[in-house]
Amino acid sequence: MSKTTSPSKPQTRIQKRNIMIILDAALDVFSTYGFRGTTLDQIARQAGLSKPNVLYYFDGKEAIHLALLSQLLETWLDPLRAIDPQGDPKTELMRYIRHKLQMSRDFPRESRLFANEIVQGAPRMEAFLKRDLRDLVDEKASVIQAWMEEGKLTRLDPFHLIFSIWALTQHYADFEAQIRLVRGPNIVQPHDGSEDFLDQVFQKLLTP
Amino acid sequence: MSKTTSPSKPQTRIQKRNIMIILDAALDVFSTYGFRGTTLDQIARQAGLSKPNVLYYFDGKEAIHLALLSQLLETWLDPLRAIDPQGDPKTELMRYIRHKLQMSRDFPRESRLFANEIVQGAPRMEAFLKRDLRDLVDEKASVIQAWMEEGKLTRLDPFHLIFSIWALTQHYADFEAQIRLVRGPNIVQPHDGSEDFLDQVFQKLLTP
DNA sequence: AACACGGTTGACCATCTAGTCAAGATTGTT
DNA sequence: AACAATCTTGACTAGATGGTCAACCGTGTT
Repeated sequence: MSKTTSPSKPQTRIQKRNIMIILDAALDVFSTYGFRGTTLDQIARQAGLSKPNVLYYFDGKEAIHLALLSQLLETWLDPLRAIDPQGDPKTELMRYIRHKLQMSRDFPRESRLFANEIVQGAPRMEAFLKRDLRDLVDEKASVIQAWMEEGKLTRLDPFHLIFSIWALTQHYADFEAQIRLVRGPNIVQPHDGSEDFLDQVFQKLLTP
Repeated sequence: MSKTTSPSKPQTRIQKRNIMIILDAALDVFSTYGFRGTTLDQIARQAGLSKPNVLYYFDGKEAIHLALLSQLLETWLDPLRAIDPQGDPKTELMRYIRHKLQMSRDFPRESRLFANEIVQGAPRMEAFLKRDLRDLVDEKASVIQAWMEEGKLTRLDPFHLIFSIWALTQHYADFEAQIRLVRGPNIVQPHDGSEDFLDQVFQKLLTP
C-alpha cells in the first residue's frame, strides 16, 4: 500500500535523496499555506520534480503531510522529556526554555506547521496530543509542582507555566510576520533580543 | 462595483440581517479552516443560505474575508490605544493585559482568524500592520520606556514586553485545541486559571 | 551489450470550487 | 390590486486540483 512505510525494502540512494527533497519542499509550502492551501503542483515545483514523480514517492498529499507531522512530533517533545527531576529546578527550567527558543529559531517552518495544525483544531494530531503529550505534561507538571512545594520555585500553576513557555518561545516563529512588520525593515532577525528577554522574565518569575 | 461598500445606498432590514448572518458564518469557517481551506459552499451552508444568495450580498470569497478582517482590525488595537501615558504604569499595563485576555476569551474566533493570517505570512494585512500597528506600537513602546527610566517598572525591552503580552493572552484562544487535549476532558474552559496566572506573572515581572 | 529494475513524465480524468445568469419568488408602496 | 424593487435559486461554466496510466528513460549488474 504505502510506498514509504514499507519496512522491508531498503531505500536506494535516489529514493533517499528525492524523499528528502520532497519533504523539505513540502515543509516550505505546508508551513506557509496550511494543508488545504497547499497544492501538489506547488510542492512539485518547489522540489524541482514533476507531479507524477512526487506521487511516485508518496501515496498522496495527505501522506506527505503525515510524514512531516510524525517526523516533527518525534523531536518536538524531547526538550520537555529532558527535564530532570533530580536536577536543580531553576537550571532545568531555564535550560528547557532556552532549548525551546532555539528550536523556534532554528526550525521556524516546523513550528509554523505545528501552529497551522493547532489553530485549525488539530484534526490530524488529536491522537498524538491526547496520548503522548498529555501523559508527558502531566508527569512534568507533577515534578514542577513538587519543586514549588519544596520552596525552590515561585508557586504557580504548573500547567499554565508550561503553556506560557510554549506561548512565549513559539511566538517568535509563528508570528514572525507580525514581528517583522511591526519592528520595521531595520530589524533583520525577529529573534533579536528574545533570549535575553526570556532569561530576564523567567529568572525573575521563577525565583521565589 | 462592491455591493457592501457603497456608502450612498442605505441598507434594508433584510440586507442588514443577511450580511450579519453571512459574516458570522464566514467567521466560523474562516477561523477554523483558513482562507484557502474555506469554500463558499461551507459558508453558505453554515449561514443557511444558497451560494448565489451569499454572492448577492458580497462580491466574492475575498470580499467576505476582507470585510471580516477590517471589522476585526478596527477593534483589535483599541486596548493598546487605551494605554494612558498619564496613568499609573503598572495599573495601565495590567489593565491592558486583562483586556487582551478577555478579548481572547470572548472572541476566540476573531483571534484565530488573525492567527491564521499571521502564521501564513500576513499576505492580506501587510499594509495594516506596517502602517497603523507599527506606529501605535512605537508610540506605546516609548511610553513604557519612559516609565522604566523613571524607575516605575522593571527595566525590560518594551517591544519584547508587548510581544510577550500578545503571545500569552492570544495563546489561550489560538492554541485552545492543544490546551483542551492536553488538559483532558475534565477541563471545560481552557481559560480556567489564566487570569490569575497572568496577574501573578506580570505583577511579579513588572514590579522593579 | 543486454537485461531488469528503478525512475520519470505528458496527457489525461473526475471532482471540486468560485463565480454567473436568467428566471422566478417575495416584499414594500401606491 | 398592481407595480417595481429587492431577494432567491437551480442550472450552468471555466478553471483548478488530486490523482492515474501507459509509455519512455537511466542506471547498475551480469
